[in-house]
Amino acid sequence: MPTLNEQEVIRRKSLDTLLEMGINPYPSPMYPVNCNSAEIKEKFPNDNSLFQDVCIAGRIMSRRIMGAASFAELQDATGRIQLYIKRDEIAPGEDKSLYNTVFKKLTDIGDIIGVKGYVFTTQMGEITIHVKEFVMLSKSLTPLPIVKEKDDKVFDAFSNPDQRYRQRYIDLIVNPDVRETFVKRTKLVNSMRNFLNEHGYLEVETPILQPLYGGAAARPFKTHHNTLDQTLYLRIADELYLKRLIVGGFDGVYEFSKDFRNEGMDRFHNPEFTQMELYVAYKDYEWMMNLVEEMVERIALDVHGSTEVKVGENIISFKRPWKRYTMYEAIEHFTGIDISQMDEHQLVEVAKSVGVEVDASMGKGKLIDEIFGETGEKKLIQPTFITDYPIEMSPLAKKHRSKPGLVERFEAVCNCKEICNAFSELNDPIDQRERFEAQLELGKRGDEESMVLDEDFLNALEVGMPPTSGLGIGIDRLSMLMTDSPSIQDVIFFPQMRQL
RNA sequence: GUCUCCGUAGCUCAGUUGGCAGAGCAAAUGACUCUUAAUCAUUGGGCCGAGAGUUCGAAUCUCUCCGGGGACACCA
Repeated sequence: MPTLNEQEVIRRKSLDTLLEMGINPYPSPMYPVNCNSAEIKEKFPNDNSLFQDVCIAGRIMSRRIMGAASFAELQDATGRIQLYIKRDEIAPGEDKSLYNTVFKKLTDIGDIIGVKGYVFTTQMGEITIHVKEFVMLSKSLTPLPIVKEKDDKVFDAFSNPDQRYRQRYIDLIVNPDVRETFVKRTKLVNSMRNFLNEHGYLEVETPILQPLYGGAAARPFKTHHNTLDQTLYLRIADELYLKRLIVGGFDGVYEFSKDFRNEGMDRFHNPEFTQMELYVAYKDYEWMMNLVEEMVERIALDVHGSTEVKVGENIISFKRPWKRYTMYEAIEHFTGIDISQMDEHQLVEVAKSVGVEVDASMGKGKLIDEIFGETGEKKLIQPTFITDYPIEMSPLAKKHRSKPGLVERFEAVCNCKEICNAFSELNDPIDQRERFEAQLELGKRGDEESMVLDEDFLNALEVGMPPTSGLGIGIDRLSMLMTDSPSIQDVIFFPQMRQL
């Protein structure tokens, strides 16, 4: 227990005084709340006869005491509403201690109270609850940061990121925008889930603890199961399990999955993050592009009521159709250089000229990918599909139907960041085995993110997987866009922090 | 991992060439029966992130460490 500061000592004394007065600061019985602050503010102006017998509960966020009458602000899950508390109303008899002592002395900002009364409008025009009864529901022992606001100017904002993320409960209490961001995130997920369900796809769950990790190129977290005495990995993707379900006969499955990657952390990466992966049988990547456009446009409408969303300095339009470039076209569009016929030597020269640090291990595919990363991706603000990636970078994607050396893959890029990744899934088991073996070679050369060979997954492909289109879409990244959040920490309630 | 900026009261922040530790809000005491960043008066509140060094003297300068932000690297 750390030593208490002055204010914490005073609050504990208030707690003791309440107990001495026979008042339980943490009562058990349910409190008969019958409305909330947003409902009152919405409906009362239209009909002043409503809310003449309200019972409402919440946290005290400010107090303005004027002798025998006081105003306070009560915050519940829907917002804030002003309270008017008059001494002779809440303590009509001789004993005024409920007002003079319990309310004025022993009640603090941060306490959770319940009030009963009626709603009226003050002379200043503020919708207010005239309190006739009030009761302590939970005494707060720690002073809250006091954030004040006037004319849209915020004073003393609780803004230290370290404290905000480590004590998100305080952040949520005092910063209403934070609550709003997370409500939007949930709306986004609901919208996506509804969309997928309406299309008849089945939401499923697959293992998080996996004996082999796969489906992406990343370093995993490693753990151990005691009874089995076996190493297990936290999943880096659920791709290989969902494809097994397609083999098993489902024709559309999806999962919202927490994935875990043991890699660097920054504004765009948290070690655990959420993806939605979707696999649909008998479709290809062209079909999937249309679905992504439709789904994301719908999400923007559900979250914002508009296809236009302000992100940083830009207005981003999610309205269909989005621009589509092949990777070669995108590079040519942004640099004027046509690399489609170039050999490795020529690509090295182009890469150097656009500022890519080239090293000997880079193959053609890696060079092309780096050139695009350096020239195209940084310029794509509006949602744009980039299609037809080099085969070396895409060991789970099907070879392109007509373009040698490429695969049928696309990413959607928006605000200079990848928001989804999809392909016509490789279902040729012979080809897939060769690709895995190429990955093993990379691993032997020291690539810590190369894929491991999953014999059971290959067996599933040998049993036979229908032609299938697959999609992975980053929920955190999409949430950042839809909520105009500059950091992934703003869309994850409890982002990973170094232990103190 | 590298570079860079930051860490002072419960919160937000000042702090001069190195010279007694400051403000606003919050808190305490008092006044005030329609206030709203309420107001007025009075008061208390600090391991200046931690440790070492330089110095007569360190919040301030130097080094190490801890925590955080940003950028880069990594993350197909």
